[in-house]
Amino acid sequence: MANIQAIRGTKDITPNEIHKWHSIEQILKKISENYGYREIRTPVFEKTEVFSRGVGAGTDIVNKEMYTFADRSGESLTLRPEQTAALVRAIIQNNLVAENPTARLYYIGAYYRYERPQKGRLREFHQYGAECISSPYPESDAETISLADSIIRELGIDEYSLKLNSLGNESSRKTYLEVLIEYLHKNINNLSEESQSRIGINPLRILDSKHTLDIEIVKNAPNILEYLDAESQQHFERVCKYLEAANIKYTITPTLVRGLDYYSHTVFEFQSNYLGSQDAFGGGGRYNKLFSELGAKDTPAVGFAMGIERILLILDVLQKQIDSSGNVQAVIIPTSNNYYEYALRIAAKLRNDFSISTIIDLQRRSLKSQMREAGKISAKYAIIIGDSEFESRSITIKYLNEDGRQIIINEDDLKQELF
RNA sequence: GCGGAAGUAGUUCAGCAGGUAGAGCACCAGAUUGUGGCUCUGGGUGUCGCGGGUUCGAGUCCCGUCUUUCGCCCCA
Repeated sequence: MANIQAIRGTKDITPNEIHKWHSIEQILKKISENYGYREIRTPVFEKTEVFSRGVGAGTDIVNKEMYTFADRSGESLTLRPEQTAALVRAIIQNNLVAENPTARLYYIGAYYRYERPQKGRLREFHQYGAECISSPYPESDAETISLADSIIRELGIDEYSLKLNSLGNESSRKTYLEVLIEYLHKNINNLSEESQSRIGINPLRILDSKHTLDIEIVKNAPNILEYLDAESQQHFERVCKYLEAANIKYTITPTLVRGLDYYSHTVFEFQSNYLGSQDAFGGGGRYNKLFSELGAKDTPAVGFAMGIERILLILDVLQKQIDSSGNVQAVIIPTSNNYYEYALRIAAKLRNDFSISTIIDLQRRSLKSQMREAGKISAKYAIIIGDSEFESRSITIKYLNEDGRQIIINEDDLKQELF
């Protein structure tokens, strides 16, 4: 019988790697708060309609990637495949834009998509994201991109590209779609099979295809940026200006479209060469229609998300060493099983009175082995309890540095200064 | 969901004309009975992913399955 394994596409985060997560989370929290963003947490599951209406019924995420199930009452629930739609639901429900017109929010959590796993693509994965709610102005687009950029730099990722595009507002996108569809129909015989069938469903996505046939056709396809109306164009120009002012490099990429229906105006993606096929480690854009899609009054918003596992992959390639020093300071070493009672009392004293993280060997090993262990985990002190110490109610403190100095001290004379 | 590759010790990997497994690192124990890091000695810690088939005999060949991985799709 084989051992039980974790679900396909899921991973354990073991104590050996948890420090990487901690330090990333710390950076995310710090930079977010520097920008005035506050954390929000929502449930991992929602009514299915939050996502089917929010993310969009025509998207792959909704059509083939959601973990959807009926609960015992028969209600259709879904494990969140992304945060934005659920976050908007929470904002509406808690009326978070009532107190202050601008809500700046960030989140870190686990998300679920039923996809074929690959490097950097898991069924349970973790995202950080930030959303700026209630400003229709390009300043807020620039603010969120700038926040993302600050985080990436703080993480130590200096080699990446930021792709930027505008999908325009509803009316300019509609105009463009008509022109695009006409063009694609004209060249339908030269498109890949997949793209041929996609014309009617989601023609914008063809622009993003990696198929060689499609790439040829897309080269000469009408450029979405040329179809922006005055309002959309002005918005996009301002965003670009602000980014330049913030010294953030970007590449305008008219073929950048995103797989979620709720985007309009600005869309962007952060890409790295170190990720192989899954080269985007962050992305987002403006979603002015999402609130009304979920039944609230129109509220403009912009935001982005980053994949934490993908960031870890990049940091691994860059060999960014994240400090992993263990936190055990003292190892108590009794040389006889009879001294454990005394040893435990000393341990309690160290932990409670002096706040020193302390362990006692639980394998009843030899003094030599226990000393080895203490050295291996880089403990600062070895507390030895041998025959003479036990009899005189004292302990030997050996300082595990280079000179290895050691002192014998009575239990009652233990002082904070010794550590 | 589609196509290709792989799965051997904690880990990185070797093994193959089919004869029940090996190396480095890690780990454990010891170096004349109370002291870590360096060194030396000793120890293999494994249901060779799982199930079935062929065979006297399978890690090695065949089939299935699970998982990982590369590409597609999609996205973080």
